Amino acid sequence: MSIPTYNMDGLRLLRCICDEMRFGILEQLSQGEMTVGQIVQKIKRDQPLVSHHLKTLKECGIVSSESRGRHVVYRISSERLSALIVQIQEAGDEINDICDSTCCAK
Amino acid sequence: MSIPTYNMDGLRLLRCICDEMRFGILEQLSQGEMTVGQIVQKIKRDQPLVSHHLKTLKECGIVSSESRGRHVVYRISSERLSALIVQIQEAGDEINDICDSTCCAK
DNA sequence: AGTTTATATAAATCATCATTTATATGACAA
DNA sequence: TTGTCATATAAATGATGATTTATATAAACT
Repeated sequence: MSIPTYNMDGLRLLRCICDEMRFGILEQLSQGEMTVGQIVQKIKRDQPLVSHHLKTLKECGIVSSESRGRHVVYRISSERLSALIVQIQEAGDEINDICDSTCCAK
Repeated sequence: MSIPTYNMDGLRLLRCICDEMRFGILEQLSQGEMTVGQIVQKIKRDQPLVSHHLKTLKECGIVSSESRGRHVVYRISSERLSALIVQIQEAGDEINDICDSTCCAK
């Protein structure tokens, strides 16, 4: 495996957020901080799995957390990242429009 | 290929670009259109593999292509997408800074 | 037509990583 | 201190998807 010639940071960020659950979690958190329990309720997945993905997001520096009693509150660690989630959603929508009208109709 | 080609949303866009080669290709293309051969030279990977990933990007509507003689030129299909690649890089850099100083030192 | 160049495709293998299941930790309250 | 609630971790399984290898097409020459 050779040393890549492109920006490794962008790719690392992508790898971390390009998962269904993690992106779903970030969509929730882009609207404000939440406890683990609230996230579990909202996205209706098993708690251990949610915690597992939160750990991954945290290790990547994408979210940060804070203990409040027995609860743990998670939030996206910067405004830029929060905005990026929305920008990705918007870009997805735009592709949808492009594809409806022209190129990539199956 | 199991990356969906229709009903695009943020997650599907991510799935398509969160690959080392595909993100590398997009970084190249964010600076202007290129032929397959030029991309192969630049990123130093096998041609069939590059073509394979270009096909995936095209099916997702992220790039478009045009034949010119025996060459095929690829480009990113919208300004917004091109900008998004850069925004992802920048967000990655920012995380790097955050992590250097605080949380996620490995 | 046959040859070279540029690109695409397909099948098989291999690697990665999400999920499940089970259990552990840590905080608060009775 | 014991019980319960909230969250975390770890091992095993399973699914997905990237890469390799080999071959196919298509265009522009001779």
